[in-house]
Amino acid sequence: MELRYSFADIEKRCQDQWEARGLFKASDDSPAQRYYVLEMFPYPSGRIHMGHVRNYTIGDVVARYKRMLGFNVLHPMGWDAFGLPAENAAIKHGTHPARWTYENIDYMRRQLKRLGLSYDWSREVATCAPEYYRWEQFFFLEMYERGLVYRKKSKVNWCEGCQTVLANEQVEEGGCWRCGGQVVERELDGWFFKITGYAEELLNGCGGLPGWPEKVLTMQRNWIGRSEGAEIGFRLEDGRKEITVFTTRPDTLFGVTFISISPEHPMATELSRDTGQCEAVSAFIEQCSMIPPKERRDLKEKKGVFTGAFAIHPLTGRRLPVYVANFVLMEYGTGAVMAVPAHDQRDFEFAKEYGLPVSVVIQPEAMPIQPEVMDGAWEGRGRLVDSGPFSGMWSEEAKGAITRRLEEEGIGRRKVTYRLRDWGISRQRYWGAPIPMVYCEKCGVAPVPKEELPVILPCDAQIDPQGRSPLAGLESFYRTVCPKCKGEARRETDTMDTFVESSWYFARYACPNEDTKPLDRRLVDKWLPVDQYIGGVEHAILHLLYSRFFTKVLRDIGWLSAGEPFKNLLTQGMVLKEGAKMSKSKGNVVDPDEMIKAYGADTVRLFILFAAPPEKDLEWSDQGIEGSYRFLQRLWRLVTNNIEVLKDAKVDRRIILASVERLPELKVIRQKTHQTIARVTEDIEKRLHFNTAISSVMELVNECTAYLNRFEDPAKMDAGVWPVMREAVDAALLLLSPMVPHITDELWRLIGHEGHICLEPWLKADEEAMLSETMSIVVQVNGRLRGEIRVSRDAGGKTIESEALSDPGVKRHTAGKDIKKVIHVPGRLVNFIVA
RNA sequence: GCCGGAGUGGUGGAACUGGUAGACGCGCUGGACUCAAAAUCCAGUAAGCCCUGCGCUUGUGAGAGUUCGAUUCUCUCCUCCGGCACCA
Repeated sequence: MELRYSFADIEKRCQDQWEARGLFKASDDSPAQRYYVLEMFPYPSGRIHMGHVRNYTIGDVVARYKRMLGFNVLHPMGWDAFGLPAENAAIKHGTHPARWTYENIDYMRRQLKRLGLSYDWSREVATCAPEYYRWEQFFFLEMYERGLVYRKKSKVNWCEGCQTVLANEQVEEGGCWRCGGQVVERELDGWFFKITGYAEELLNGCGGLPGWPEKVLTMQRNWIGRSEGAEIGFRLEDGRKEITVFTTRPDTLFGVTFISISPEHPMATELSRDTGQCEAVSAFIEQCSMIPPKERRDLKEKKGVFTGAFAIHPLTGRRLPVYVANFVLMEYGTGAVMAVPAHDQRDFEFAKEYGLPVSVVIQPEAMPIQPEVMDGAWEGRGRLVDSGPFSGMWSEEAKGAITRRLEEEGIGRRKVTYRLRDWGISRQRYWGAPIPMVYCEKCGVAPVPKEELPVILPCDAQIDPQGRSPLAGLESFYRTVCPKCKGEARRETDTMDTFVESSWYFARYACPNEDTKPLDRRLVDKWLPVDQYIGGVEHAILHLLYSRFFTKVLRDIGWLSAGEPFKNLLTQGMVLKEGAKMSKSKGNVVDPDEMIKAYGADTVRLFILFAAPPEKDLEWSDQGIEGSYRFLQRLWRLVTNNIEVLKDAKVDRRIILASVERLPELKVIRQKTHQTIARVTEDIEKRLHFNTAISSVMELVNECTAYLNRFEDPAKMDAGVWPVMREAVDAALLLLSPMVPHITDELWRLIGHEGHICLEPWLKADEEAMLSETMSIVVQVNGRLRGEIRVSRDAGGKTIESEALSDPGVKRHTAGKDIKKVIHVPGRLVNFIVA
């Protein structure tokens, strides 16, 4: 009787049993070594997409594999549930964001369960739940107490589409990271996290993350953008004030011929007062401010205007005209630079444009440069000239020497500057965690007392179709009393950036139900850091940098010990269709539900793991998934067509060894079995390359099938076949079980085992079984392949070489020629060099 | 411009520290089974060459180099992808 592979029934049954038996619960007390595998939790947008399927399947294989190795595995899932799409849906469909979000969560949770993912669902968190964001508000207050949160009015990135502020990290190519909409500048009050206070540690920490892709580390390093240099004060001619500049090239100090300041520099207008340049300066500043930030970045032309003021060179006393220049950024350094046209390309271009002097102070070793014939700045190293007492020094050496001199004279100091800026977290939106602050006329800004947390996000707010913050207009929310004077006060109506929630959720999974404090340190320290984190590379800076920052803050406050949240990071590639990212507008979306319905979750998982290594982009292929389905059916038939004999076969080492002695073909199969165990283990353990792991199991299954197909009548087969086959099949099932958990679970039972395959220990290859008596040696003549010989494993060099020489192909090419040299790589090849 | 990563058959992708290039899958071709088809099974499948055979030549983006031997190491260049970009 044929047993059909009815994946739908099998998968449903397995999933129900796993859940009923609580197989994937992580134990807080188990003495077994712990392993924490985590995938980036999804935003509950409505449905799971193929990117999620890929992400979560990869994580699931790791989780299941580690469990079989005996680890106590934590593999949780949750929802990044605050965010703008919920509000947009509310406007469009009239459903409340909360309802929309929770309905999506319910739907997506069912989708994930249908994939057979081995999560500990008892630890599920949703960040929009007060039980979660309450502790986020708590952290906010603790950070406030420590000066890590502050409020300031500043120029911010305002997204017209989302009607809210964005952090610097959230602006991509001048547009919004989420909606791609235009980003404009606005002057706004907002709360900031002092991430710059951790710049140095975040940067240094990159060196201690060998388990992260180099690419991500480089991106973070670039984003933090550390530069070492000096701050130098240039006194103005009239002696009243000073302009402070930042430079990374104090060695070029003697080559300064003018000073450039940003149009936004507070002294810009002031300097031009009473100089006759006042109007020109104001006009220029006005002109610069008109250009939107998006266009400003493309503008390469250097423009500026003389302020009429002069500064005095601190060491030479030279008069230096002060210019307002469009390329000087107020946000970086001090907003003012000392211009050294000979040794800075931008200053060079500016100097040429406005006829300012170029004075060379660094001479490159190769050929001397002269200002008159230069067509660009010399930015390399060299020897100092015309630099007073420092002349003759190497530029590298002069950096320190000149800085020390400035420090002695009290004119300047060593200074490290970062590109990284503080993280603005205020969002003028409804669907987010309220910022627990109160404004009082009398007392000013006051934190909400911790005992009063959470500040609940009210559910009766009216969502404004214009996209304005509903909380600002909701009196029942914002009217409150001042915690200090008990007088009338107003609540903060901005909510927190949703990246705040995702910056610590991985810690909350350790103690998701803790309701007296944010984290249970004992449990958090048991589980953190995450051993393997998996997600898209699009968060290389955003989420991953914020999480690292938060971890360090929580460590310093005393909530956990880990210095870094994620020990190993895998950034998985995208799922493409026809070479492009799947999107509704392109109409190339493949729906996971449909695929599961048509082929089953195992086939979908198998294809997605097989089609490409995880870090590379994956091209979806309808024929490819057919191929995966065919393989599973072949596996199914291999077991079910021989079910009775396989069931009766004993996997007994002595019986197997006896069979193998008698039938050499079986020895090959047994050898293959153990080679496959070794190969799969290595592929998963060392590189998480499931594609090659799967292909080697395919080879094993193919070999078994091919062997059995050779017999027309199975009854005629030697009984010794079955123990060896049984060993091979058991191995194939065990090795595949983390990847295709349902079919292997079913076959495991059918073949006569008790219990679930995922509870079985991982296999260890038998080294001895992997060896064969003979080995094949490739023979080359002059580096070209001319033959192949089989020799006994313990054959000596002489025997192999004479054997190789007698190979007909080799003979043909060596006949009548002198052998000049023999290269013999033991176990691999022999190469004869002939004249 | 700077910093990463990648270029391998018709196609997705293999090749561990330099040692048989193209594993495995898809597609395609032929055959078996079938009245026929699907499914399945078997065989073949880098290109070119006299296909006379298990024969020869070329071939991992292009060009050079190191080596007995290079997809792998070095240099130059080209293309694509990603990141940063007037950061002083």
